[in-house]
Amino acid sequence: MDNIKIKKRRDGLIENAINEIQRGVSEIIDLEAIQKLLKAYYEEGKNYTVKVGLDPTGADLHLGHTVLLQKLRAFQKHGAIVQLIIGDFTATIGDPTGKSETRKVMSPDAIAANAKTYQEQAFLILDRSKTEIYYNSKWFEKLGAAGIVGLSTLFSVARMLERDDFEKRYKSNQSISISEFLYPLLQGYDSVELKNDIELGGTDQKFNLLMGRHLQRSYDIGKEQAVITMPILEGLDGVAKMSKSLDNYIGITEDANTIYAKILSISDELMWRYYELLSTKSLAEIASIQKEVNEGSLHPKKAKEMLALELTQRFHDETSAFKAKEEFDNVFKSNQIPSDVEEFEIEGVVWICKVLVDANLESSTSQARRDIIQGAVKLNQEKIDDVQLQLEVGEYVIQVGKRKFAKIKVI
RNA sequence: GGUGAGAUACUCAAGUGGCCAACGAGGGCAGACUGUAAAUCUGCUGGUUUUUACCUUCGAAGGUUCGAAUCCUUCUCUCACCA
Repeated sequence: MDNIKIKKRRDGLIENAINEIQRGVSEIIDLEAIQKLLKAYYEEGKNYTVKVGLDPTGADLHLGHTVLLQKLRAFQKHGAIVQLIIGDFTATIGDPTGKSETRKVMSPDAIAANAKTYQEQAFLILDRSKTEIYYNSKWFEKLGAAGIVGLSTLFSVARMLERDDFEKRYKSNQSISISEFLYPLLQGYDSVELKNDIELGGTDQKFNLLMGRHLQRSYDIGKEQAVITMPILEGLDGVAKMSKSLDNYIGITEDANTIYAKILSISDELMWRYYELLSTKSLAEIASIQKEVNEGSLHPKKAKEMLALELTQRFHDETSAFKAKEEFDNVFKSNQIPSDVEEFEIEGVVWICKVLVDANLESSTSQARRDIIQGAVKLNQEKIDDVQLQLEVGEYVIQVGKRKFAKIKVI
């Protein structure tokens, strides 16, 4: 009798875990294998490993990275040990994924520095006690030239060229270096060394992830990793993928006000995407919010506020999230001045355009001049139109556009 | 190794002796409208308090010319065709 109860409870847990794992993923290859791993964990307490390679080319993490990290966190809740690979060796080659041109290589120092900040930030989400960190130079240095040649016999050029980005570049006569062919092989070889059960990555990594599966089979290590791909999160513009270089990102170490404000600036359409991929609300809950918005009983802005509060809270805390909301409402609804405006002291009577540049509100006096002419500059809440204006001794609040402020003290 | 084509601002891309700080598109910034949304419309988009002016910029360095992004020479890099 008791045994049956326990079994039922356990089955529920497993089902739960599987649902949580499947949420928001783009594709799962070998779901069955994952089910078996979860079952083994819940029935026999056996752990399993999930490998993820991190990109040591960019240091600061943004919300796009958290899609992957949150999935890893979910795995950790269900018995997974996460194997974080720092591709210090592979980074010297540069991942060709999605690139339309040959990628430049990185210096070891830069890689080490990036890997360090990456870890610090990743542990804001990941459970450190269930995470192992590996540097792949450890085994590649041992592998040597003979090993790499051996590795490269396991995959054909024709199959390599099946890959989308390679095919495009090949057909349009752009250069592909041999080292770029090596990259997926090396990344896949990490899986041979680690003997991991699952590998996680973005959809753009699918080819590389499958390579790991292929190589585990070729090296006959007794298992083939399951592969899970996660969708790539769009950036603030709603089109391109979130990335620092496109400046359409929300960094997880940014302050509460910034995170909140950035989320509120996304389009309504994009909001649902963020809900799906970033919120921890259940899919049913999200669907009901969406229904209310469609029916008109909930203002889309309210829905966006909820999302912004949730995400701001995740990287800060409840109080600062609500403060950020208050601040935002003050500044943009009631046209008040933000509370944490930067202050500058300037000596002597100065030309307004120079002040704008000195206060980092404008990049050049020419730009400042243009903005004044266009009516984008306010002095103490009053629009100004005189490019030649001189600031006398006193205190001023200057605003450029909607969101750039500074306090100026002329002495 | 041989032959040919090309390198223009954040990106793509016009311009082949003066009318070029350089058409156009995208992006970005700003204004109007809003919910700091989105969409739309409009303006701006090298620098400089001489702002109907001046200075620097069309891969790099030289040269021709009253005058060069545009012509010549050398160099660097990219691509194509042949081997």
